[in-house]
Amino acid sequence: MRNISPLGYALLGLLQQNPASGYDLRKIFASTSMKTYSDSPGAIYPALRRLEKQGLIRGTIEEGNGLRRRQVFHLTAKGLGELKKWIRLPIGRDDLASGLKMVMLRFAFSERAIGPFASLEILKSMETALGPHVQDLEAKLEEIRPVSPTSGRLALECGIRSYESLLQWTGYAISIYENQLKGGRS
Amino acid sequence: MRNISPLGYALLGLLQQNPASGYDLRKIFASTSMKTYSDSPGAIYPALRRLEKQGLIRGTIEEGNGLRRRQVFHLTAKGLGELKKWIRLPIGRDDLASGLKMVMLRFAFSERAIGPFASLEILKSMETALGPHVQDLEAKLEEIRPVSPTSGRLALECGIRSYESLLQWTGYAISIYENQLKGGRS
DNA sequence: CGCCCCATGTAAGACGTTACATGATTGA
DNA sequence: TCAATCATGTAACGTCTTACATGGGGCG
Repeated sequence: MRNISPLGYALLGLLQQNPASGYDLRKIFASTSMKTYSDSPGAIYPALRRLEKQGLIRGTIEEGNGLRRRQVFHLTAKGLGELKKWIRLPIGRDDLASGLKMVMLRFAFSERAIGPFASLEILKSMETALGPHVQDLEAKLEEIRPVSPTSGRLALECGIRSYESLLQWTGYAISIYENQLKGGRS
Repeated sequence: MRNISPLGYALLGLLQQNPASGYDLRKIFASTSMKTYSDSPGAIYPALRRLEKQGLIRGTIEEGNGLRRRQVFHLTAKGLGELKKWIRLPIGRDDLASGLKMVMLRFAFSERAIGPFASLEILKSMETALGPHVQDLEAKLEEIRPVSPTSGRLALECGIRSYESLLQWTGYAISIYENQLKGGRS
């Protein structure tokens, strides 16, 4: 079986939350800050058909409602399995370096798809991966300091700061989940 | 004339700093935190040839040094013009939403390619674009708070925090440039 | 009737990934 | 001589972007 594109995972996650048509999904992408995963029909409809061909989602044509034919997709058991498997992948250094988008997407979907314990797991593995990563970047900063122009150095500092802020966020998010899981519901 | 891919701009920026061969560029990508712009020969060599076909770079074969033939590329005047034009593009909201990578790349190259005033310009336009963007995200947070699971809300909060940290960084970077430009050199 | 929104799609083209191929040189 | 490194490339494949096509329905 072929693998699933980033857009494919975004679609799986959204369909796990609610069955929806291609048009609905497009609107969700366009309205929320998920435009990054493409909001064009030329990407979404083919992606949906790929997922259907892989047996991860199934579309049922909904007609007779007066409107034009509309195909509503929902996750299959296999699709839910793939989604869970993807969410539970361990988080390594490369996941941090290659943009946080996919990691955050996994985290965002984790609670509904698996449960709060899975969300907590993701946060903890992010936290442990972040420390060494920040240290590496700081070493690189010292390395380029003599040879790089100010703007190059500042750009790297910007990256370091953003990972530090991410680290703070993980701490905050972990404490929220631990309170929620230990104590009562909010 | 066709437009230039992200990888193309990364190559132009690196070649403006120093002439280099495809192999050199690959090593730079692999060693620094620029792996995001692909480190595979199947991407770099075709990209270089596209740039050459557009007249933005020119490669000179360097032979007789004992090693195997090596093609060293350098920027043409036209290439430098394109690079400057790209760096000077105004920064809008979409640039922030669609990942900071390209913006930071433009900033990192700005000082060598144009000068510190251009770097300062970029920082200032980032600063003015960031305020409204953060406010938008905060509005969206209030909107989804009742309907979204904790993990979805936290993911959005993470994005907001990262933009806030970016805003702090712009202030810091602006002050550095202003000192450098007003006062003496560091 | 004309226009805009719903809802789905297709076709062409550009780009990157993966994997493989090639050949020359250096060092063990 | 064998392996590793230097240095360049190619071919297949998948995916996204852009732009266009289609047709029903509501509305002025």
